[in-house]
Amino acid sequence: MQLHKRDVVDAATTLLDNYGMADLSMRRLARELAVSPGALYWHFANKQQLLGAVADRILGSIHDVPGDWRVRVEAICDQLRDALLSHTDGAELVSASFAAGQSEAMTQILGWLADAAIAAGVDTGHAVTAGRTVLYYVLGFTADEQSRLQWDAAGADLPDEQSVLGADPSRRFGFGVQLLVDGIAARRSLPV
Amino acid sequence: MQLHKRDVVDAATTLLDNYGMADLSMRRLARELAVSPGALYWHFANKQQLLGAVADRILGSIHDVPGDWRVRVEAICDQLRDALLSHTDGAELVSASFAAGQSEAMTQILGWLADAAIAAGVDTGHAVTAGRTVLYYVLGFTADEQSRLQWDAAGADLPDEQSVLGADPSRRFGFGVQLLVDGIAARRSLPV
DNA sequence: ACCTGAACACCGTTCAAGT
DNA sequence: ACCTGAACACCGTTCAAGT
Repeated sequence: MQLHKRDVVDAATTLLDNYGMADLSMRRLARELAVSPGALYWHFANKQQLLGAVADRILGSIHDVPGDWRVRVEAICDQLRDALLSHTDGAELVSASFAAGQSEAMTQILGWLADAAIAAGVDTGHAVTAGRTVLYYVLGFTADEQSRLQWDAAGADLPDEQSVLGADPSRRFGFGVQLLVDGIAARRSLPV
Repeated sequence: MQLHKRDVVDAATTLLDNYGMADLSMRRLARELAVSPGALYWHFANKQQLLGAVADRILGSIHDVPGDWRVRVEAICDQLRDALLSHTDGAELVSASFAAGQSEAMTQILGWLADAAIAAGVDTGHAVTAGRTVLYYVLGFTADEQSRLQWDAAGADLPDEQSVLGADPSRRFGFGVQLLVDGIAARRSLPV
């Protein structure tokens, strides 16, 4: 039967979850779908575009919430981190797709964050930069967290840094989010 | 004559500057040095380690400065951005090396930023997170800026966004740095 | 419209064997 | 100690030709 974009993204996500980014190749994916590698290029212009579609799938359930701008920023950050952590190499894949401008979902999320920054009082010329700053943090922090998690899961048992102090990733993540929220609050332009 | 680590890093940097990351392969590098690909593996364990050495070369001239913690953070951010922008795909390469934990220079810079955060009054358990937050921003912002710059230089002439408002990368960069500095200032723990 | 088969031009890494 | 040669096991992408 026919191959649909949906099937390809499904198979790619499964491959990612089970084997990680290194094994998410066009050839491997084609083999899994029992088609020739060339078949994928009928549905996607190139690998980047396909990865963008996987990123959008990973981010599919993230939504903006009503309320105070601080609550909105915190909610978006938490949802984003959770979504990334629930797929092998999720942060790495979404980072790459965002950098390549291939994820519509990330563009939408950036819009929400810029919106929240405006609600906070940041001037429109800087709101997108504020939003990007938040995204760079969530992607960077989570990619780092995830690579350590996956290393540990692979039975590495590395010495847990200075233990105690730097513990609890969720709390450390929250600290960074608060730093950014306070920074946004401080960058509000004075009322005219 | 003999191949030294220095020669390899030199050639790799030249290759990067002239053709970008996509062409910085072990095989291409070996060809440029007129040795067999296997020869590189006598001097470097793998490609990641070699890229880490290139990253350290790119970041070689960055230094900490004396003075107020705000000045230190700003100076480090500016130096880092300048260093990244002065090599083709510099931000992408250093990002990858930092994520892989292969750049000693980045580890040192992170130390300086964490130090500055402590000087600002952030408690020691969160200082490294504060430092990482700054680094994620500089790397993310500069990678984005650089990819646009290189696209433009390749004769793309894309519509300049909403013009005027979002212009001047240096000013936008400074806005984000100030956001982070203010965020750090706000996260100082109350004196005991 | 959708896919195959085969090719093109590459990769990173390993390792016996040479000097 | 340092490097070659050759192999192993792959890549992403294109495109004539088929149905």
